[in-house]
Amino acid sequence: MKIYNADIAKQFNKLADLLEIEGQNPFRIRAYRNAARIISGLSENLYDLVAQKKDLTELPYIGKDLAEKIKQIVETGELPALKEVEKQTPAILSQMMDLEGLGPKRVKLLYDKLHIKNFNDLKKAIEQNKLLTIPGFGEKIIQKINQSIQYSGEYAHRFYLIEAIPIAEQFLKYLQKIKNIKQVEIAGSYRRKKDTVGDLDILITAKSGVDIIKHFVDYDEVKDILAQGTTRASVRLNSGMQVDLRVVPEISYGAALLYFTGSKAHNIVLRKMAIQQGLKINEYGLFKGEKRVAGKTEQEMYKKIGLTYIEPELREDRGEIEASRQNNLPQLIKLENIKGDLHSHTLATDGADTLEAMAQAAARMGHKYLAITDHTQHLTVAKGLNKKQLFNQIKAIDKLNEKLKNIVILKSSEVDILEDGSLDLPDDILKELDLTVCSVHSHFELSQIKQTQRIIRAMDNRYFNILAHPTGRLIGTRDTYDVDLEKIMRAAKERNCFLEINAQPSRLDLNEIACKMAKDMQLKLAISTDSHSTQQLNNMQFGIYQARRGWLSSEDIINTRSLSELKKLLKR
DNA sequence: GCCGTTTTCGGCCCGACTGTTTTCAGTCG
Repeated sequence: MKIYNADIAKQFNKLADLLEIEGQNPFRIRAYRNAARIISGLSENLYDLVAQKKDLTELPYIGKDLAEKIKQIVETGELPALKEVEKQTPAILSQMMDLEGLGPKRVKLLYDKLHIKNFNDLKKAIEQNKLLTIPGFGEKIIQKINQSIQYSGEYAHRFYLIEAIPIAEQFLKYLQKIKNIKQVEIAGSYRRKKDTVGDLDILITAKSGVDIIKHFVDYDEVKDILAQGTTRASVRLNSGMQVDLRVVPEISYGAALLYFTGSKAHNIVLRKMAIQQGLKINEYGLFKGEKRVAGKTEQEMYKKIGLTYIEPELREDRGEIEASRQNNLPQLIKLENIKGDLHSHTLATDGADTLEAMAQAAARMGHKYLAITDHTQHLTVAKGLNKKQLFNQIKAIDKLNEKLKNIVILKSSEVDILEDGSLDLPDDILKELDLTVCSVHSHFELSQIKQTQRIIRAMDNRYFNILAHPTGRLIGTRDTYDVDLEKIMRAAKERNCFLEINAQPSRLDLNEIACKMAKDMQLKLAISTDSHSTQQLNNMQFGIYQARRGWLSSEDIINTRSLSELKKLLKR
């Protein structure tokens, strides 16, 4: 059985939870969590690294002991240390730590005193008023826990970034009406442009927080107030979104923005760096003893500890701090670098708009080219074009191109990759196209070896250009299919093919880690919207965010090129 | 359990809010 990095990270996190419940050394617990975080952000599979006998202690936060434990998991699928701990402390207890108000100490108390192991036990005990007998459990905490059990069913999900944006902007508009506030900003993973957002972190600068907090919790959409103090507050909205507010003085704006934007891992490294220099970072500034030496802007915070400014999308402790120290950060791609879109559909297949409507909409966005990539015949999930129908579309595009002034429609197709790796259209029609976008829509269940071979075999076709949504993930609903991405990337580079960053907010496939892996291999990518309507052409922005999180620059992306340069790149 | 530009031992990020306390532990971000 092949073990994935995510499985290894999960085992370490679980071990950390259980050790925490047992009250073990907090620093040892942190070591496991650090390792889990690093592992889930790796671009290479630990499974492969172990097979190649690589020295795992070269990875940050992985020492001799953890390297050995990783090896155990890879080779046996199990972590003996975890099994050992589970004898004393059942693994299921870790799920109770997900509840609001329940940390390791209270979980342990519940288990020791009442043998409560899971949500069901907990619900029963609350109904029977048993919790009040435990020291430290009062009415309010019990109510909070009870509510959290309800929420865990209703709201146990993160929001796609595209869902979070309107919620955030509406709230922002409301907050901006407050008198005497200087700045309002949304920080957190929203500002780092993660593909999903768990909650919103809002930062406001003002002299005093009390009135602002009052206004904040009075918002129409607030369903519950979770916490309310003089400088911070926390609410749950009707949409299920949790929103945290923090009010700081203007002089601390940069420090607070840095602190509130995170990621937590990034902040911890910055704070350690400060300590080494005899300084201290908190959300109010950078301090030398009692004296504030920076705090008003993020730029000065970074500068004072010897770093160049780091864009929010990069703040994940994945090498950005070292790169900043060496003044070696990439110049990240921007939306305005994009010259065209290489993946879109019309109502000839499963799109909503006509060829011409799509073209006009793309032209209005400033695109110089748009590839129409309607599906092919064997696709079962949507109707597709056969050879003759595609031929007719080609003629229609030629005719339309004569009429269009500001944009060129590229003749293309989203060609289905069949189970054996052959393409769903014959070469004599593929050669009439400007480019092809090829993708897997079936047989997701193939073994890694077969799936990888299937895709590489498809790339062997000289008319293959771009592999669309390369891993097939649907965020929160479907995992990637089992594929050796590194091998595919290498094969693509050898054959002068490209991979896509699919900008659909529910796909964002490749993810940021794969993007960075491609960059490290010097494999170029396309950022494409896979639009099924004119409206969706605007989703390009989400692909850009993802690319930025993957350290990509304009030169790493093929559709930042002019049409003539693009055509040269596509030749194989 | 990891790590090292004072270190191979002795550190390990920092502050706010809540509730149950009677001066603070637990939780959270």
